[in-house]
Amino acid sequence: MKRKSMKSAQSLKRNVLQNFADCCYKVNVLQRNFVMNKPKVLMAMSGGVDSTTAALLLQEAGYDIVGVTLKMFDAKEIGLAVQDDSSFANVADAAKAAAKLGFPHHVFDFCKYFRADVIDHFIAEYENGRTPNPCVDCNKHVKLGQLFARAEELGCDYIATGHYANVKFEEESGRWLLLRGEDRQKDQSYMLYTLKQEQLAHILFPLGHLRKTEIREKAAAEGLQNAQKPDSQDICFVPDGDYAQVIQNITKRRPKPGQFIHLDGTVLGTHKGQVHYTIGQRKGLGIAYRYPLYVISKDIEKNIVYLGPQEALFANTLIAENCNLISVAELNRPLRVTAKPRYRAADVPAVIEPLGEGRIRVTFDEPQRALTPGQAVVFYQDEVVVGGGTIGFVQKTV
RNA sequence: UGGGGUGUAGCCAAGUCGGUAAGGCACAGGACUUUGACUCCUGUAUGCGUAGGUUCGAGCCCUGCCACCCCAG
Repeated sequence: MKRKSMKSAQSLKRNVLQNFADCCYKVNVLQRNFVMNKPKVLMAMSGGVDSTTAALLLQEAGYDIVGVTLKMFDAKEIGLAVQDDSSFANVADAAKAAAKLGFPHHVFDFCKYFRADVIDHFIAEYENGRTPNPCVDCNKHVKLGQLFARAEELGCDYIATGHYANVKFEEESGRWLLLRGEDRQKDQSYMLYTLKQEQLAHILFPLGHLRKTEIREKAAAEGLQNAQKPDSQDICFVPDGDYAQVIQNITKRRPKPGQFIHLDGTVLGTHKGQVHYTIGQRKGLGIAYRYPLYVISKDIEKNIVYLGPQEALFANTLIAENCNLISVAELNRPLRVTAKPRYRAADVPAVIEPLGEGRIRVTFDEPQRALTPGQAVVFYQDEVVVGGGTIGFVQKTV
């Protein structure tokens, strides 16, 4: 966007010189956008501390800001108990902050996209026995994907979000890099591995170099009302954590009970429907045994959930699908990286090798616990995100 | 109705020479957390099948009864 608009801006400038009268209006636009050198940013604002402070920081840095809050879903449509006041409150918070800081604020209705690319996919994955990460999908398709489209329409040079991550252009490779946020505790680069080069060139993460505590202090110092709002958590469209219920509300299908079977073949009991369980899960099985039981695997055809001891959860190889590479244009040979097989897990040493068609084999040095199809696996080299993909298959070669 | 065994929280289970009820699982609550999980912390038997007895004191000793299991019939 930036490059494109720069180019068009320059040609416009030439036109202006050649035919001043015809282009009078455009000159004004150009002056506002470029001559005065005040880049325009579309700032995604959830109403929380992070994005509000991010907006503040951008403003201080001299950007021309347009704030936007995204409406992702209608609580009623997806059958949530009507406690949906929070989303209105969030919009109000964001609008209030924008007013206080003195820039325009809009609300974009992205429900349509969110439903198709996040919720429906979420349901389909669970019904296939996999465990999706809706936040990754949301970032890819909606929060960033659709936002980029709108930014272009609004003539914005950049979009910005409150993610804890950093972007940097690397001269040698000529590539835009995605880096971890400096606050390792809050780092969200994992959620952003789907970003493309042209997107990275036009996205700003004002919080990438800050720590959470600094952000709260900054917000408090500026008198922002949401300085103390708690961090968000849970799936946004499943506020009470009962995702299985939400799936049922939307599909109108009741989960089918089936058998819990121990790896040794013993039938242990009846499960509530396989969508209730994910690999590595311990809680909620309701089976008293000599030792803790975990979900080891699921057989969707037979509707069986296999249980066993913790040790049975370890595996060292997986196949990632729909991979996106960031720091390298392509993968031609095995590459040593650290790989993060789930959000909030430490990245651990592994080797990745190309399998073609967007697939990558990941072999961990040490067996990993509960690698789960549907989850994202992201590759790093120190602070740099190499790329990532969705876990498709897990091979237990331990 | 001959012999043997067992009966401790929802489940499994420790409990030594009688001294004032381990632990695990499950469950609940909390912490952590822009996914699902994992993990961590806290909590849960005035009571040990039941009725008596012996003891300063009994889950542990004695007696009766009840229930279940096994072997003989």
